[in-house]
Amino acid sequence: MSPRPKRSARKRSPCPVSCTLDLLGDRWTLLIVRDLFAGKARFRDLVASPERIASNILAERLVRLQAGGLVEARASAERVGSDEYHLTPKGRSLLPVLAALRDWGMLHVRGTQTLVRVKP
Amino acid sequence: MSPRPKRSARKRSPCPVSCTLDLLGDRWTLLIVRDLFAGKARFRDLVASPERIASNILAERLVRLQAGGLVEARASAERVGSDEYHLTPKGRSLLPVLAALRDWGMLHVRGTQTLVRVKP
DNA sequence: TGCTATTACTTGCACTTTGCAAGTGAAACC
DNA sequence: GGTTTCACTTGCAAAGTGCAAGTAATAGCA
Repeated sequence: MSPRPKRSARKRSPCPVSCTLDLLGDRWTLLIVRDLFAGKARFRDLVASPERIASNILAERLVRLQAGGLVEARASAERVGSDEYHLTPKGRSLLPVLAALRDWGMLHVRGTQTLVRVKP
Repeated sequence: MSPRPKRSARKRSPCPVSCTLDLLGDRWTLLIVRDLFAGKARFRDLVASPERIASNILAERLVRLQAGGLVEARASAERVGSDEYHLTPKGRSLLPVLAALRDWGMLHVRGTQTLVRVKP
């Protein structure tokens, strides 16, 4: 008997805004994407971001992002058993979303400053 | 003894993306903003959206959006004791964010379709 | 005037997600 | 051989969410 899917995995409506929010609408996912854009690739670098994401949440979000095809994990060349995370083209196509959020924040929230820069 | 502020009210870092997500990074707030862009103004219209927001969550988010200066409530002309909610200029400046989310969803999520249109 | 309907919320409670601290197991360094 | 680093996992309390039901204030009608 197939269990009813978790709320967080349910599609609430066919609206594209709503669907995108189903995937990215939380306080952490887009920050991880931001860091991947900035060139971070290893778990420890992502954990070290100034927002102090908890390691369990980071691990869970990386799984979700991989399941959604936004991120892929490659075995690290430096270290056995360790992965490197990279954005897929689908993940990189989130750049306009991130840019819009950044621009709005710079205009409307006092005391913000852009510290990271997108790596090509 | 000032109590430590709630997690949701804490600023996690000076990053503009992070700050914007502190305000809008949940599964409902931007859907409400979307509906206000579409011209909905009354509580009952907002509750009636296809994503089926619970009335307690809608009420709480409207308070938050007003506190953040994104939305203002005006007494309804039609009905005493009833407010109409409208985006402020600051709220309307979220249009690029919403557009970016919509565009991403239309490109990358199957079965989405734009049902609402922004009212001038 | 009394009765019912609608609207805009609020309340209560179960359930889910999040945040923090601590723990674990495997490699790497010394 | 022992310590460190790394990448997670586990346990638990706190916060957030979803649903149903309740309430107070009009509004419409007889």
